[in-house]
Amino acid sequence: MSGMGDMTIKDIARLCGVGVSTVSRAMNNHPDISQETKDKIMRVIEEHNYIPNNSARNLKRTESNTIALLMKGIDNPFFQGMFHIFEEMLNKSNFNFILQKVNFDEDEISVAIELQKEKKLKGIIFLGGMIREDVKVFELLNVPYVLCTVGQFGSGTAGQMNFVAIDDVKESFKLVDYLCSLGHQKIALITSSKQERGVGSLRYEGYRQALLKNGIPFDESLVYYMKSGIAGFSPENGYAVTKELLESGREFTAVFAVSDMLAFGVSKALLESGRRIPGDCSVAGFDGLELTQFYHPSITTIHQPREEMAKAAVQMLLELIGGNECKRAQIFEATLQIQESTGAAPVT
Amino acid sequence: MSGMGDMTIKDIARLCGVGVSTVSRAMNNHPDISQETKDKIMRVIEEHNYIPNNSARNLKRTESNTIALLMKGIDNPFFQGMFHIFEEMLNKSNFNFILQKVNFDEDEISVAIELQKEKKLKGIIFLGGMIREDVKVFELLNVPYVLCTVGQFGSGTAGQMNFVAIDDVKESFKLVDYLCSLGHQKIALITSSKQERGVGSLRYEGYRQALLKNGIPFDESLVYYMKSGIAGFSPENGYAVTKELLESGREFTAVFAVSDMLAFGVSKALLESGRRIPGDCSVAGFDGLELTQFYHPSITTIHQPREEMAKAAVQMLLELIGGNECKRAQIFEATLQIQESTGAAPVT
DNA sequence: TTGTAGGCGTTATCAA
DNA sequence: TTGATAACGCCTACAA
Repeated sequence: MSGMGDMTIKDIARLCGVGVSTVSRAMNNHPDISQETKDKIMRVIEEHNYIPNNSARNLKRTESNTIALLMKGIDNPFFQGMFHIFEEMLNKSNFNFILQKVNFDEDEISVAIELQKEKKLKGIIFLGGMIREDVKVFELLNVPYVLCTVGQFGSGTAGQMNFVAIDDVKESFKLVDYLCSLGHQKIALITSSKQERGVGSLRYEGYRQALLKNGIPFDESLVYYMKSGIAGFSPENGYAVTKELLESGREFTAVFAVSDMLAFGVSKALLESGRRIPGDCSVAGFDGLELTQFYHPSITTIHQPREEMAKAAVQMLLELIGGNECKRAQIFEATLQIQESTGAAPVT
Repeated sequence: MSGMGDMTIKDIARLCGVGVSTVSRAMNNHPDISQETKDKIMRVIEEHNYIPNNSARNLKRTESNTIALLMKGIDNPFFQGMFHIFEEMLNKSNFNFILQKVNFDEDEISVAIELQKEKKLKGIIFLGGMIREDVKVFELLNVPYVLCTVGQFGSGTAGQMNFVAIDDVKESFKLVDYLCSLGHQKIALITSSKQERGVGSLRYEGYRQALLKNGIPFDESLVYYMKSGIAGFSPENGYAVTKELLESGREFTAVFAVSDMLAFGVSKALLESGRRIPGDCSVAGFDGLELTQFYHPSITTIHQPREEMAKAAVQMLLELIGGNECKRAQIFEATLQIQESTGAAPVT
């Protein structure tokens, strides 16, 4: 509890018999210092475990080479594989990379401004979360930024922002259209509650459009919403909802859950009830998590090119930082990943 | 890109026609200020979207009420469910909570000291990672800290540290002993490479002890190590290793993978090969991820009481901060969670 | 109740 | 090649 972590640059200077600026020069690899004094100083620093105070540094510094990743939903498994991409790319470009989590009840813009002032950021990547009603507030940021898989675009605001995303409506359509092509007519949907504007409602829309295109009447009684007492987009939730679906006695030959995690729970509930997948009922998820391949049966899903999206986000940000205007919006094509969980609708 | 995020407290003071200290008082809810001036100031702050600079604040501040969670392995699914526990408990206790990721090649102690100086931390929780050879370096920290599920204890150092963990050897023993009780004699093990000192080697040790106790000769050819080209403790790795195991033609009636994620891959490889689980082969994992319940078959595992461990870590830290010495080491009991993937060894 | 001034630990500018 | 010294933006005695 004591320690001597309260050393300052002055202490080091005194210990070395030099001025503080010389110590600073040594630490920051300035050229105008003799190798001899530098060595001596570094040795003393080492011996005394001196670590400079970042608050003071950041305060004084006029700029840094730090890029921040602001992440809403730190425990979203969809984001897992993206970390190391951000990290590797930014390190390769000689940027520091800091991760800042944003709570769901927090305003990411405020967090961004605060952090940008504190760390003199060079750029910001927003990951997850939702776009705000008023796009204007983004103008308060005075560093380049990119939105990566941030929800709810399209309502005219899209053109004004730099972002990387997929077209949720279209991809959802693609998946449901595929289910229809297998002969499914009664496709249950599990999505987020109606009020929430987010991927849930977009994928819902794709579902509706696919039914329409295939001439299948929309049946609201086949639309199920995640339960609010349970974590959203979780296998627990998918399981609970599917139990309810099964108990309702409604007929269905396929279930589309708007996330892979949900789909795991859906599958378990179906298999437990004695149904075979896809023999009796097909199941499909959304996101393309690696884990879908290891479920048994492996689960058909829409695979978002996460790595490429992460790369594109970094790339876009670096170009913006470099002063190059670049494509402002980048919509990625996701791929229908057909696996074992979907098959022809059972004949009745 | 312009924005006016470069406002300072002086600007606000000037705009309001007051001194900077008055602005400071308004922002920090000091009592010695008239409601009238306070309102005016807050309005101006609001209007101009002024956000104070944290570096300056931290620099000046002599203490904060911030607790940091230093996390090694940010994408470890085992840690997912622990976040909100930390968050809720710390917020309830009126502490700020910041998350700091630590890279695998970074020294968590250095990161801790740096952060502690920068933010004037009140306490630190280390999550994941390994204890360093020299416990001495911890003395450089001058704030209370707790280690939570940090690997490799027992070698005499344990008594000196505040930590929360499980006894990996014992729990692993428990699981393998259970497999033996089902009649399994040829139990394959999938663990981390021999050099790595971590949970892998501890659980390996438990495996050996259980075989010994049950009078089963240890067969090194049944011990498999994760492949180094693939992410560790991942389903991909479990899958690849199991493929190799299958191709080797060796006989086995059960597989113990030292993490649940591995076990998913193991199961998939077995099922794909036409084997039934647990009819032809039992499978067991380790950690107790919720997802094990939703696999089909659900996977027998050792369930670590993650929530309770997180709570205990916070509790311990709060007591240390409060000045109360408390139990220095808290080893939690994990539970053998028997699910569908394990059954009697097949008769030959 | 309010304003002035000094200092938190750095870095950068300027002389020496 | 070095060493004083003035900022950086904020908080907090202290004085008014």
